[in-house]
Amino acid sequence: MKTAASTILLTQAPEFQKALLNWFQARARDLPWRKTTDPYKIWLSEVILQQTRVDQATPYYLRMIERFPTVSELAAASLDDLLIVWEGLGYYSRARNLHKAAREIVERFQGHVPNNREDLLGLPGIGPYTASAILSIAFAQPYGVLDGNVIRVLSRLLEFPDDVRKSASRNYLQSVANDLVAVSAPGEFNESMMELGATICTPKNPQCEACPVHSFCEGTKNDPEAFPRTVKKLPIPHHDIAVGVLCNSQGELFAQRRPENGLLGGLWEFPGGKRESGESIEDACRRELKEELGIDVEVGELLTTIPQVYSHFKITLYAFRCDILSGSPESSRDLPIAWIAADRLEEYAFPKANRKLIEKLVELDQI
DNA sequence: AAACCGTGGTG
DNA sequence: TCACCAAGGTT
Repeated sequence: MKTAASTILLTQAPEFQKALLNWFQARARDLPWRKTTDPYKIWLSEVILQQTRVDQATPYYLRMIERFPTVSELAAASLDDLLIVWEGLGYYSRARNLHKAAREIVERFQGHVPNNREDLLGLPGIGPYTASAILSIAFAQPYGVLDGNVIRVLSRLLEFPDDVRKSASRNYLQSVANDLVAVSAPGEFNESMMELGATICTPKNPQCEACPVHSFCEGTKNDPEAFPRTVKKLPIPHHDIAVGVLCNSQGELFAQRRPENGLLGGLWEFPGGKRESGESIEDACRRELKEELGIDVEVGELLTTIPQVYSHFKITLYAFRCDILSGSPESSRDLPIAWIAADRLEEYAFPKANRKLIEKLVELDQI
């Protein structure tokens, strides 16, 4: 069931596609993944670009294709090798799924990225967007992509009235994207829709006067920022996190590896945990190190505090230098642990807040 | 369906 | 400062 607005747009699809593609061919940014049609590199770029800006993604993409030029080389690497390259990019499940998928592709598809939707969707980390992006860009198949850019572009073109976060809205806009994609150049069309959203049809202050398809968008050019419509999100909770910095007689720092699933999965970190209500931050530090590692510690100097925002909560990290009073640290959850020399800390993947702590320790001449 | 999952840029 | 959000996927 199409709205009147989408019917009008689809009726003009050939003209719309031509205007957009002409603009794209003249104005497209020169991005590294646009220099290849290797399905592996297209896949890699799309995974890196999930919820990630081009400027942040680019150096990671270049490092990844240099370090892992083929599916086979990615599959042969260890997860820790991959996480070292991925460190700082966030959403670490992408790295874990990429790694799993590479091994599946080697085993089941002889190292070739699948060229059909069913097989692609069966691989971890590949959802509707990424499958359509790979199929259209690497294999010239006419699937429309629906990312944040396309949602914004289409919702403005159509004056789409509903909350675009609802699944019914997504389904509808996806069907419009599929109907609108240029069959003769599906990959280029999809890239041009996203390019338009990223450079012209931006969330704030869109450049409507420079838009190649503004004549198809008569209704929203006066108030484009009213779209896409969304409900307000609730403020996210805050937690205080106590962290213990343990240093042994050889100057090595104690760290442990997080479980492979969940938040920051597979990364290394300094021990500690959440302060409970009514508890002091020093008490939290003592309690967490006792619970996690079975040691009694004296909580010493507060070395630094580090704020960090995650996707659905925020923290303030309080790092204390600690001395062991009794016991020897062993993981109560059977996680890998290590005493790491200062000059080998870069061989382990740490979350951003922990990496900031390491930099602070260097600054304070503590390591 | 809605919560979970990082980090950094932007206004 | 702070809300928003970026080439989304999984559970």
